[in-house]
Amino acid sequence: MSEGVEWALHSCLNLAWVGPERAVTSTRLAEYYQLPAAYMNKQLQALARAGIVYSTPGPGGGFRLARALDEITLMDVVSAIEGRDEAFRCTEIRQRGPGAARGAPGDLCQIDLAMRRAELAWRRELGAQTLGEVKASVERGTPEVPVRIRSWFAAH
Amino acid sequence: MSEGVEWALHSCLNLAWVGPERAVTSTRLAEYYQLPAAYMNKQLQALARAGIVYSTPGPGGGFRLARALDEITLMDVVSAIEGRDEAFRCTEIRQRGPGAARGAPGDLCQIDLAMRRAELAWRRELGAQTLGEVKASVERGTPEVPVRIRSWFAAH
DNA sequence: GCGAACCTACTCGGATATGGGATGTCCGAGTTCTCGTGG
DNA sequence: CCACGAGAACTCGGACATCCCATATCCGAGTAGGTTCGC
Repeated sequence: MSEGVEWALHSCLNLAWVGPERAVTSTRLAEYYQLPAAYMNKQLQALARAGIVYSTPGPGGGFRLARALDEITLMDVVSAIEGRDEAFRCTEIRQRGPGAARGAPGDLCQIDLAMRRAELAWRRELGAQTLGEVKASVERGTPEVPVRIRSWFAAH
Repeated sequence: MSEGVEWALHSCLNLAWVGPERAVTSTRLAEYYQLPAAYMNKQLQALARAGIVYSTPGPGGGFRLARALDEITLMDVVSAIEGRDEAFRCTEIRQRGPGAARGAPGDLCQIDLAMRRAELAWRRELGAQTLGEVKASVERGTPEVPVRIRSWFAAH
């Protein structure tokens, strides 16, 4: 899985802690984790295309969350960065070669079905977890994080 | 996900239908789906390393299943081909940069935890499905498949 | 006829190329703020 | 003092390189079976 997913998830939390008043530039978000700024920008663009954040250009511009963290699931972010196609892609090799199983329209590839079942469980779990819940967990375990992040981004 | 997973899964079913008496070469298994033989061989090697199949060299050699299909889960095959490390790899970027969260040993990355939960659901589902069940589903939907495959591999 | 040694053909196994996508970088279009100027 | 316009700086957005892994290929080590030779 792409490394950008991790960056995007953390950045969404940071944007939430900073608050909706100020926009944060991709440069600042990257600096906070010592990551390449231009590449971080690329990930944020993907989030913007997916409607998770929205961007404002020019001085004082940057990125803001497009909706509350409770309305953003892990699935949303993963889809935005990784794309929407499934990990296991059935190429129907059973219909190639000499023993090609032709004809029967209702005859699905059972291997594909089984793999889809597993991937569906993954997606269901990702869709059930909102970033709001993750944020709450972090604040429960380390209460000083919100203030620290908010003040750091305010100072820069 | 690697394309080899699909090849490996289908090949395991084919090996089961051929039966344990005869060993099947990687060339034949590849020909059946019009796939590159050398690369198919590579996937079967991975299955052999994982103990799912075992190989015999020389004339009359090839691959056989190492155990019954009911004892082989989808997870086993996926692990053999793709490797055992998780798809989402937490690089702990939160501990980098100016706002590094130092100290607290019990303080885990909540994002990592959430992603692991989802991936665990995926692995659980893969581990619950055996290739024996998949084979049964195929035979229920298309009863002629076992005979066709068995005879094709017998003729070649 | 029978046994053994050799030889051939075949198969796996790992070392070796190649291509596409993830990773990383750069510059232009557009906007906002600031500063200067004129009324 | 205020309004306005030009300029500059800043930001995103997408186009352009680079690197690594999945894909694909090839050849050598080892083995089983057949063949031939000797007894």
